[in-house]
Amino acid sequence: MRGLFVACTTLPGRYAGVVPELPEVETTRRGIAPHVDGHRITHLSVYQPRLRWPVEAGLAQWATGQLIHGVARRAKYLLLQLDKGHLMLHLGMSGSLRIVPADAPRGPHDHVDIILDCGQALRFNDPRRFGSLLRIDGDPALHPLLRQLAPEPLDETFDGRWLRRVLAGRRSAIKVALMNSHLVVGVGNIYASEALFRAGIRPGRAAGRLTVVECERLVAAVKQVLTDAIRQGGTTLRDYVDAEGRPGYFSQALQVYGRDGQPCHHCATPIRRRIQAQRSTYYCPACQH
DNA sequence: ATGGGCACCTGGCTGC
DNA sequence: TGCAGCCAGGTGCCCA
Repeated sequence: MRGLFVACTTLPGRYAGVVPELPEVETTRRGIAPHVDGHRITHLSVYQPRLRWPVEAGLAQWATGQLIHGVARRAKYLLLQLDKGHLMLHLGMSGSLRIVPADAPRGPHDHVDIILDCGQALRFNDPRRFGSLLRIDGDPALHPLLRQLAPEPLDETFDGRWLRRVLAGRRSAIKVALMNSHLVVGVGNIYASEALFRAGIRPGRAAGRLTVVECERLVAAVKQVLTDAIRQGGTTLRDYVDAEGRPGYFSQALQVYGRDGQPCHHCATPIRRRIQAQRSTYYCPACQH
């Protein structure tokens, strides 16, 4: 039996690669949860410990024998709730998780297998190894990587008022601020451009000079972009396959990302590309002010 | 406190 | 055809 692909997004052409943003991580969470909830970890195999941070030597022994009580998500981190703590997993820029038979042959870049008592394994693949696997002993919310994060973007506490307050006095470009996890969580490079387009705001505007109304529009756009992407199973730019094997189609909803030189879907003005904080930004010079 | 830049890594593409 | 070089991306960390 072929592995059950839970999440894998691939960008077209020169953007080939896997880019899990919040919708992809949430899609992964929903995909794996039914397969791991209530199962016991019989073994954890680390084939490549050199991820973003080295996988702790004692992790396998610690995890073995523990029951998985649930899968949560905070920002782009996945949290497997175990008896004695949590396993925190980040997909980085190219990571994916699959449910496979425990004895399925390993391919390149399969770095970790979490083997379950049902004979299946949760398999972590990550060509670029920007992902991570960490153990958390206490309250995950107090973990150094999580405690400074902004509210979840789909929570009610993330609203125009919050955004306006945290942006006050900031001189950095709004697009750069949007990708700062202390201010807004879950918006990566693709959705930052998309949200700003939907809100009609130029990516180069000073973050602290956005009006209340603009902050409200931007928050609404962030929520809409993320919600749409989750509904459609994550962005797929070529061969995303969800747990049921259906392709996802969010790429067709991308308005500006990767479209430099092509006509804006609204006004036909050519989409522009610029670099901000060493990252590509796409925008419509006519629709965004 | 804030912001800019770098590092980590690989596969795919470009251009010689 | 082969190969060197560039580029994409998330995000923690260092330094100004």
